[in-house]
Amino acid sequence: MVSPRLRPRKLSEPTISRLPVYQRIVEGWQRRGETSIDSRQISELAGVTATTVRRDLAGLGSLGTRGSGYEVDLLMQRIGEALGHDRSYQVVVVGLGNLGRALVNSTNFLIRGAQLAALYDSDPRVIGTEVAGHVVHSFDEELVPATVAVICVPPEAAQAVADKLVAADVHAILNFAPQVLAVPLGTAVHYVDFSIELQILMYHLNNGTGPLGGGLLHSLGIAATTPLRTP
Amino acid sequence: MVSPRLRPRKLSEPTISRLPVYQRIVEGWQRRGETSIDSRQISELAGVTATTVRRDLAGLGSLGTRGSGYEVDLLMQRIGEALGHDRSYQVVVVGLGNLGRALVNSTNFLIRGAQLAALYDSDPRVIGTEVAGHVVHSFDEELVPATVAVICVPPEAAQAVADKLVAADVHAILNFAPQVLAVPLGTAVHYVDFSIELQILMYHLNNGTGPLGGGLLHSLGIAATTPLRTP
DNA sequence: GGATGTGAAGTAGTTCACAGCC
DNA sequence: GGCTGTGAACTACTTCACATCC
Repeated sequence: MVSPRLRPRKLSEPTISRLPVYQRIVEGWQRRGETSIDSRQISELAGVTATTVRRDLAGLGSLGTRGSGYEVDLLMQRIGEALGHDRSYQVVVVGLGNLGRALVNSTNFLIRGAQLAALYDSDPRVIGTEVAGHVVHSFDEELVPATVAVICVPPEAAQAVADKLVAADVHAILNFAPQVLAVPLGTAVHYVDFSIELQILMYHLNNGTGPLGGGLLHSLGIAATTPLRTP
Repeated sequence: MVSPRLRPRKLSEPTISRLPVYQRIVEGWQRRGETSIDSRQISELAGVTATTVRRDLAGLGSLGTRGSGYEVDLLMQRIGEALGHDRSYQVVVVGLGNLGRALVNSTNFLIRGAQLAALYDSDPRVIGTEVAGHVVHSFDEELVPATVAVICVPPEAAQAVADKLVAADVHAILNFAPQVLAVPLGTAVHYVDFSIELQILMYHLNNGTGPLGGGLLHSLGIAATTPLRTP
């Protein structure tokens, strides 16, 4: 049972995955000093139809102005709220090889509200060094409390890492290791797999026609988890 | 005569994005010496229903055996064929910061058929060094012919890189820079955005109910990887 | 005029239920 | 018995078309 939060009525999965894209577009507009944007402009940059943009945004409440579009500042704020950027999250990263470093150093990875709580690795040569201003701790230490953990270790180590995270009461995991994780009910795992995008791209190359006509953008993600019932 | 059977009929977008997941699962089974697998087993690991797995696989032709499931070797081969792993691709990577290095060093990024044709960077300190056994060239040089280009440069440099790639007749781009690219019709761009998965995960955390019931696996997008450690 | 927001229609994808084969 | 493959039912998402409001 969830406490009835007023604002966002349930958004569809495709909508949720498009909101971050819209937000990035609007952010760019904002940085260039634009004060408003309309659904067609967003749609062209996002590679979706204008109707889809309007429907997605309508789900956040009535925030457009008929005749003139959406106010950039308001849009940024509302999308941020819908995505939960107004809350704060403690993020831990496990594994600081190239990928972990790339993520931690990326200006783009940590959205507003997300704070790096700790970095962990198991390589003695890495432990104790600083990455992006944070000292890397041994994964053998007791873990700090965290909202989300990001796993960037080799696949054969991923399950053990997940087990320890679950034991430390982490309920959301973003897994970059190409390894299926077994976790108890109540823990959300999202998988990120670089090679999948490459494979999809190649499928379309081979099969000529595809959803790549040439639009501007195409992002994807998606996929839902099985709604398992509790025994 | 034997029917050529090369043309799997058009697969749906969701199916295409699930095939690489199935393949990874089956590969694991294969490595453990299993000889067959059934749709329920795949479905539990992939976090989808068994019916969905059967429908997806049925699209590749009739390759299961009623009563006993799918033969692991055959399944690997057919999924690989459907995804075009039996062809060969020349891949170039532009930008060898942490992310570019992570990709190139990953055992998992380059699927069968994909060959690293060249690495490019614009940093004089990086040009001439070796990464994963390949010398890094200056992006000012003439580009080698390539099927796919992977962009791992900072967002402000991404458009210029894309322009040069397009001029060099590259028609498929995998863009890791958080930057919308303008490309001519006929060029496919796929975007990979780390922060999007994180944001989706957080949305579900905030909104209690979501597709994170907890099951085994799920959600996919992109990426993956691993082994790290620069020499 | 010009854009949003939304019922209604259309399309794509998933799940059910079972026939067919091992 | 068990498990695949698939028509039929269902659900979700997208697109159309237009009433609505600035």
